[in-house]
Amino acid sequence: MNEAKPLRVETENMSGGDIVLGKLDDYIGFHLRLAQNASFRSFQRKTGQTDLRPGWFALLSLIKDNPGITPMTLSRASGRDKSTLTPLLRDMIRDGFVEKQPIARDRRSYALFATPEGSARLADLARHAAEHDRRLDQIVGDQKAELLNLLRRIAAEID
Amino acid sequence: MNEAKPLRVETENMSGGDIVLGKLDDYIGFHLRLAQNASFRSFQRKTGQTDLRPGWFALLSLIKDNPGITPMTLSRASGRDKSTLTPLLRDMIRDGFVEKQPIARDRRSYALFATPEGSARLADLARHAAEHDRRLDQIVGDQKAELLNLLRRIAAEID
DNA sequence: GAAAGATTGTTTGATACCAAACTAGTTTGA
DNA sequence: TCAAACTAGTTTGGTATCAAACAATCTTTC
Repeated sequence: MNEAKPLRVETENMSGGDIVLGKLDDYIGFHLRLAQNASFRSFQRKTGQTDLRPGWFALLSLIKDNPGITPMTLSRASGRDKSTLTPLLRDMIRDGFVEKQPIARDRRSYALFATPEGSARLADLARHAAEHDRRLDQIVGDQKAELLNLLRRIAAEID
Repeated sequence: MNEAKPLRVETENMSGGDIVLGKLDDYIGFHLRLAQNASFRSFQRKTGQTDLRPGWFALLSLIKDNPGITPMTLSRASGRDKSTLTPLLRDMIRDGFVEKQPIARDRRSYALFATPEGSARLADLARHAAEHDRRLDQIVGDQKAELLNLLRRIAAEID
């Protein structure tokens, strides 16, 4: 147990002492959230200038690399629920970054393609994304492979 | 570059082939999001039964371990923006899990305490949280220390 | 001791996300 | 062949999160 050496951060509370993180400090889930949040916020700030929303990056990138992909497949590839994609795709189509085409053999679905405009903006955003991830690479140093492996395993195996 | 061996997942797109993740697959940020999302969803499902919302766990835990903590300090300790806390604390107080007391020397702020009720529910939720994190521990195995270290560094150093 | 600046908490307006229920098509199996 | 089961996408309702702008209150500085 960690009762012997209570873990603290440097912020202070009103009783004058430091903050006790307690059990929380041993929780992978807690630190996963902190890291992801910090990383996402940073990414958002870095890409705030462009007219492509940060949330669009992964989607547009996947559409570009997989022309004709359907929303359902995109949902699985991007790890987001299909219902999350609906409004995002609507806006990306409205703004002319993505086009949809009907699929003959399945009239429920449709195929997605990046427009030239979309590809251009993606390149823009990709520069910022690469910069951001380079920063992450610096932080993790030579442990990147292990980290990616662990993150992939968590995403795949947690239920 | 990863052009030599395009990385794929087992889902299929309409053109018949597998999904190409492309550059995305090398991005720490992307996998961080996937892992965090999967983990959070799982935690949410596991704690869905209790009448304490999953988002309350870290906060209540911190309040319990740091009696008299203020919202601002709580914000820093939990890694959430102060404006995120406002409605959460309001609800936790309304539901009787947390109490607030005025602070004499600073009338802008207030001190937070877990009620006995709150402590009891926290114990409940902590059981589920521990179970969930045990699952994460299993997945990462003996690399837990490195993982926590990397996540802490990311949270601390990214800007 | 008062004006200027900093900090605390709240409000408001966005984005991101999920899950359940629904609609409209497609597939299966008796 | 056609009803039942399944699947794709949308809608609706809920949580979580930030950032900017604001009011109230402290703190600093001259």
